[in-house]
Amino acid sequence: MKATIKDIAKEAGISYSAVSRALNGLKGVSEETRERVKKIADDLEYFPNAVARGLVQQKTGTLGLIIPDITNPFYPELARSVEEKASKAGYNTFLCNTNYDLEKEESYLMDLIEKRVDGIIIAPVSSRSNLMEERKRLPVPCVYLGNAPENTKYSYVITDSIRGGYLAGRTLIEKGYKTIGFIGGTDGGSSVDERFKGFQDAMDRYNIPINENYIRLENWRRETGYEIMEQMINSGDYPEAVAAGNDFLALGIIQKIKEKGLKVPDDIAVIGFDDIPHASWPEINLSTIRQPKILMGETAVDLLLEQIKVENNEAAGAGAVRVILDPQLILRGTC
Amino acid sequence: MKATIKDIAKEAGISYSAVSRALNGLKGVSEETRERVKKIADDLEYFPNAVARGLVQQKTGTLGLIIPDITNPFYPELARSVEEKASKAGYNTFLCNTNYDLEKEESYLMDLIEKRVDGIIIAPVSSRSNLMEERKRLPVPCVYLGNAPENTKYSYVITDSIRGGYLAGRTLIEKGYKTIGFIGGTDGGSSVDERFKGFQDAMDRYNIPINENYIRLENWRRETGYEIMEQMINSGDYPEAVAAGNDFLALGIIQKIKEKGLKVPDDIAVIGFDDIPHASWPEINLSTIRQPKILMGETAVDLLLEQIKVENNEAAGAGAVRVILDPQLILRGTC
DNA sequence: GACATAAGCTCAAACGTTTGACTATTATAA
DNA sequence: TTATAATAGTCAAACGTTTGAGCTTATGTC
Repeated sequence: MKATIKDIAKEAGISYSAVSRALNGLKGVSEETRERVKKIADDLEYFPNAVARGLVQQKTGTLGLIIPDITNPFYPELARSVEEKASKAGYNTFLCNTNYDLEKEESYLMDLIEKRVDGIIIAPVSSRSNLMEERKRLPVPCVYLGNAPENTKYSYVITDSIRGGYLAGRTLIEKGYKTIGFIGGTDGGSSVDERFKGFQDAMDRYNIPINENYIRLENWRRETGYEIMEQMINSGDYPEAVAAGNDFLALGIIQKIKEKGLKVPDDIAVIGFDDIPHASWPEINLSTIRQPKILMGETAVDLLLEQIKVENNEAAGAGAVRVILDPQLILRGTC
Repeated sequence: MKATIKDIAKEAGISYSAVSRALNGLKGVSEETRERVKKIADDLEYFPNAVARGLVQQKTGTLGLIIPDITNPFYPELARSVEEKASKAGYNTFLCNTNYDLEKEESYLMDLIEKRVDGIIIAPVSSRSNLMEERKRLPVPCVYLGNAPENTKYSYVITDSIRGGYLAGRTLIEKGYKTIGFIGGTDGGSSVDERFKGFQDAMDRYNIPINENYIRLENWRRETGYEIMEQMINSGDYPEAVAAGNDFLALGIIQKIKEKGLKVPDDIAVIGFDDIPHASWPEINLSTIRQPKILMGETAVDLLLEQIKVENNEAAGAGAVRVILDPQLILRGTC
């Protein structure tokens, strides 16, 4: 962390503003000086200080991305897509993993704001993460990804979860399963998750009764699926098919079913949600509802960059943009 | 991005240095003033500017972590462990994904330095990433994680790959397989990877001949395992068992074996390396060589924080520290 | 009543850049 | 030749903090 622009200036015998212009390719210096300056910078092993630059330019060239679970393969896919798109636009991405911890989510959000990232994409732990909603307005462009509070004032890009849940439910019904369960996460208390809502719609539509014993709304972790399935099977009362709130849960569910010596889909059929990469592996071969992950990530970045432009008065403000993408049914071997 | 410390000072009718002290819990202000200042800060929705603070304090409270593949579950595990440990020490972590692209690795490294992170942990694409070695010395503490150039001057924490490769080879030999292949990544040309070296050692030791047709050193991607296995099986000449350079490769290999209608381990046995979470799932049930991922991540952070202290003259410099952890054989169903 | 001490402040420099305004020199055009 | 414009530079303010030094006032000590 040694050499600064002033050291170069001294060495070159010119003012440090000239050095700045030389290094940044601005006009106002002769080609000759520019080369000389570059040479000196090289010799001195100069690294520009982005902190100082950020201070004067009032921007950092950095985006923040907050996700709840880096070990759920859905999120790395999302993260990669965001990161690559942002990278092409000249932004670095700060990836923050909250472990489904709302406090951590809030704390990361504050950190990112304090670090003055130019924008934040947040895949919230729960659409009830109202930390952003309670405040008047965060002093930085934000967009939700994958999940968003109902009446948010921020832009978001999500997959139509009601539709997805419906698709999952309908598929199981059409396959002829008579007793169907749902194991998913919940959004924190009052409102249940939309995937479940869509599932319910399908059940209603086809007049399939819902057995409360087969409905479990807890969280989104793989282990939870594993544990819930254990309880269900042990109780001796379990459904012919179950829709899982996400693939990770589904994998836990299937693992337990197999451990119990039962067969998928013959004894219990399963359908997931997300279409994580593993779902297509032959050992897994999970039927699921696909979320267009790459498109989601890229769209979120587009939306965010657009808002950043507005913030900088480089574009007209369009207000919050809501993008709802279509999920896709992927039929494989588990139902 | 509105209110600054000066706005608060004006509102409170005191100097802005007093405000700074009040907000940071330093002495030099009365409790009464402190409360008043906090109240005003709240009303003004003040967010401290970490960029400005970073400039004067010459530190950012941020670490950088560079990994080659966020979709290989090994790295998210590593990343989580690093992030959590760093978080406890009051640091945020910048996670950068290079996609096995050396140029991207270099570019991220520069970005992190320019952004003045307080330290960098790098899990290099290849131990031949000499970008750090060529330069005199990077102006920031660095430690390698998981992989490191042979004679590096930086600290590192790795798993004993030679030992791991040996374990993998020996295991297959002891299980009685007569023809054994190795499919792994390579480090870029001249030096082959240590995992392979360990494997070779085992073959030598037990006098098992190595058939060049069964040795393929390309890269670390799942798809590569898939493709190589396809070629091997199609050629009609394939080994009884194969050691994979990592689990991700192994999963691709197994997928292809099954697609070809062959059985694991009856027709071809497989052993992996890393012990990613999936390896233990019953559908996969992969035998493998475990790397102590959590310990690795945490140790890397420890080493880095130690170096940061040295940098700040808060501790005596101990020079580069080399930590080599033991791998562990995990026998499951694929061999 | 004098004097040290402490509390509660203010002042201004510093961090390393970028950038608008200005100056001096040189080249070009009329 | 003179006016005009372009080029190559300098100067200093600004970004939002932290922090050491200094100043004033009140408090306690003997």
